[in-house]
Amino acid sequence: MADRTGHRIVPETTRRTDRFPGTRYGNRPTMKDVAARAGVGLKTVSRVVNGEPGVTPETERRVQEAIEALGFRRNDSARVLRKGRTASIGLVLEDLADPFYGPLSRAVEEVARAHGALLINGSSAEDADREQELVLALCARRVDGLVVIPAGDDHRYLEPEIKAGVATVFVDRPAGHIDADVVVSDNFGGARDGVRHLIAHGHRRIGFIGDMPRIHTAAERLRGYRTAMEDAGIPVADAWMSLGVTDPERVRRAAREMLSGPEPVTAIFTGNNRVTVTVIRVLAEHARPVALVGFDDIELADLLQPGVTVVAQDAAALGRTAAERLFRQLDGTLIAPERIELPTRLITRGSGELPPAD
Amino acid sequence: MADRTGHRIVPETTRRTDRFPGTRYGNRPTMKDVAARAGVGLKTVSRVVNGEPGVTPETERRVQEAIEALGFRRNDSARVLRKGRTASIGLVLEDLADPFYGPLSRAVEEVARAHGALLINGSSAEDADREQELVLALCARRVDGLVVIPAGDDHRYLEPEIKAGVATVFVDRPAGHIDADVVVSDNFGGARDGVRHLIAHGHRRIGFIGDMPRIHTAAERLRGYRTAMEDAGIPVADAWMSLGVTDPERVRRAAREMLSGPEPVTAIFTGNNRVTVTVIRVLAEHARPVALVGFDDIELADLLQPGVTVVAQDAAALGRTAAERLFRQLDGTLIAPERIELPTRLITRGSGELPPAD
DNA sequence: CTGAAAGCGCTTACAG
DNA sequence: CTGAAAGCGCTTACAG
Repeated sequence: MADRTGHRIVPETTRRTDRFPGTRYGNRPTMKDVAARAGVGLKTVSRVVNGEPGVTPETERRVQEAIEALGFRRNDSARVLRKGRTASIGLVLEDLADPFYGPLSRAVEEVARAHGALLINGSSAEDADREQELVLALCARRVDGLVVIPAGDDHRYLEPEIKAGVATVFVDRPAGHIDADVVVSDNFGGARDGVRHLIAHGHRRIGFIGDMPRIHTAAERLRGYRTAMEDAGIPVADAWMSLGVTDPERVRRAAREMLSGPEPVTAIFTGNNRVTVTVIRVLAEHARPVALVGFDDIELADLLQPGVTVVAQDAAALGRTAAERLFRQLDGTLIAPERIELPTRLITRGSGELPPAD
Repeated sequence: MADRTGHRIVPETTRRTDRFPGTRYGNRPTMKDVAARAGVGLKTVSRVVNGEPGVTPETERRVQEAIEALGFRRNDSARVLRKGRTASIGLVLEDLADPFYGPLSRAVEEVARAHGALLINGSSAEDADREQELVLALCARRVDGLVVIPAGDDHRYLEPEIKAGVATVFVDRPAGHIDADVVVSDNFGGARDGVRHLIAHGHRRIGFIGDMPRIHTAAERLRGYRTAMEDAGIPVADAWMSLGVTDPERVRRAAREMLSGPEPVTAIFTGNNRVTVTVIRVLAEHARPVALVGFDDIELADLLQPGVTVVAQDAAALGRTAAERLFRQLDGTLIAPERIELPTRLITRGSGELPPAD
C-alpha cells in the first residue's frame, strides 16, 4: 500500500543505536544529573524547575545552564507519582471515527486543557468487554477522571474505582446499575417531536429504523416514536419498526421492506446519523417520494434534494458539559450525582415536510 | 443550556467527603497493604499480580483474597516509572472534530492497542505554539512515541527529545528542519490529476481555492494545479488562484469573484474538504453550471446533484502506516528516516465531468 | 538561601 | 518458594 520514496540516509549512531543505552527512558538526564553538573543540591534544581522562590539569581543561572547543556526535561510521570494527581483524564467512546464523536471529543479536550489536563482517548467499538478493559486500564494509570460513553449496560465494576476517588461522568447514555453523573440529549423528546412533525404533515404510516434496542439512545428514540404515534391515535404495525445493527446492508433491507407491500410507509424516522445516510440512499432510488426525518444532523444535509429534516443534538455541548461536571467533581464542589439532559432541535429542510404520496 | 432533571440524592459520605482523605490517589490500597493483609512479602504480591511463577497455590490464594478484599488495582504509573516505558503514545493533530482526523486518529489508536499502548490525543488548532506546547507536555509525560500532524514548520525543538529516545513520526505534512519519518498523501500528484481531469473535459479557465499557503498540503496541491495547467499549455491568471483560511466567508467570496467578471472560470478545483463544502454551496446558488473537483472525499458526495468528483485520500491508512512505523522505531527495527507517500484516488461522480458552460 | 533524608508505589537484582 | 533492600525520578517535610 505504501509507496516509498526519498530514502534519505542518516548516520546510524545519531538514530537508533544509542537510543536505549540502559533500559530506561533513553538516557535522559535527571534532576540528579543537573544537580551534579551545577554543583548544587537536588532540591535546588527542583526549585528552579518549578519556579519556586528562594534561589539566588546566580544559583539559578548555574542550574539553568546545566539544564540546557544536558537537555533536561522534567519527568512528569515521576512527579505525578509523588503528587497523587496525574493531570490526565480518560475518554472512552464508541468510535473516534464517527463524525458524532469527533466534536464531542474535541470539546472534552478543550475543557481538560483549560484545567491543565491531558486527554487519553479510547474506542470501545460498542463492545462492553472492551469498554471495561479500557476503563480499568485508565484507572490503573490513575487518571484523575473518566468520561465514559457506555457500550455496556452494567457498570458496577466501576464502583470500587469511584469509591477510591476516580471522578466519573457518563455521556450520551446513562450508566447501568450505578449511581453516577450522566449527561444525555433529550432522545425521547427529540424523537417524539420529529415523528409529530411527520404526523402534522399528514403521515400515518410512518416507519422507524434504529440502532440495536439494547443501546439506550435507540430505545429512547423508539419510545419517542411510539409515544407520538399513540398520542395521535395511530396504531403502529410491527412491520413499521426495525431495530438492529446500523450497517448499510441491514438498514437498506429494512427500509426496502417498509416501502414495499400493499400498505407501504409514506414516511420514515431514522434513529441516528448512520441510519439516515443509508436511508437517504435507498430513497434516492425509490420511485415515489417518501418523507424523512433523521435523528442527528449530518453535513451537507441542506444541499440534498430535498434537504434533510433532522432532529439535531449538540455533540460538543454534551462533551463540554460532561467534562465541566467532571472537573467540578475533582474540585470537590459537587455533592450528589445528577442527570443532565440537553435539548434537541428540529431543523426543517424539506424531506420532513413532504406530504404522503398516497 | 443544561436542562437538569432527576436530582437523585445519595448519602454524602459515600460520595465525595471521603474521597481524598490523604492527598494521594483517593485512599487506594497499595501492594504493601495487600502484603500486610495476606501476611506475605511485597515481592510475593508483585509476583501474583504479574502472574510470575514461583508462588504456592496456597500463598497465591491468600494474596488474591487480600487483593479482592481491599479492592487493590496496581498503580501502572508507578510501574511505568520503574520500567522505563510508559506504554502510551501521543497523537498531536489539528482538530479532532474535523471529519478527516477522526478516522486517522482511530487508526492510530487501533495500532497502539495492538501494541498494548494507550493513546493521548491533542489538538493543535493549527497553532504552531500550541503544537509545541502539546508535544513537549507529552514528552514530559514520557510517552514512548509521538505521531504528529505538524501545525508549525520548524521542529528543531524536537531534536533533543528524539535523540533522547522518543520515537517520532510525522503524518499528513512533513516535519520542518529535522530529519524524521513522514507519511503523507500524494498531494501534488492527486491535485495534478484532478485538474488534468477538468482539462480533459474541455476546461481552460479553472480556478483553485485552497488553504493557507504556509500549510504544506495546500502548497503541494497548488503546485499540482499549476503543473497540470502548465503541462496543458494554459497560462494561469492570478485571479484564478485563491489561498487563505478555510472559513466559509473567505471561501465564499473567493468563489464568487472567480465566477464573476467578463471571463469567469468554468471549473473550480478545491484544496480540501472544508473548502469543497463551501464551494458546493456557492455553486448551488449559481446560475450557470460550473464543474468541480475537490481534494478529500466527503460524506454524501455521491447523493448531491450532480455527485461531487473528488481526489480521495485514505485518512485511516495514513494513521495506520504512521503508527506502524512508530512501533517499528520502538522495536529498534528501523535504521533511517523515510518519507512514505500514499496514493490518492480520483472518484468521478458527475461534477468533474460537466463541460464548460461557455 | 540551600540541601539531606524519606517517601510516592512499584520492579529489579539478589540472597536465603 | 519467598522476601529485604535498593532504586525509578521526582516532591514533601524538615533542618540548617
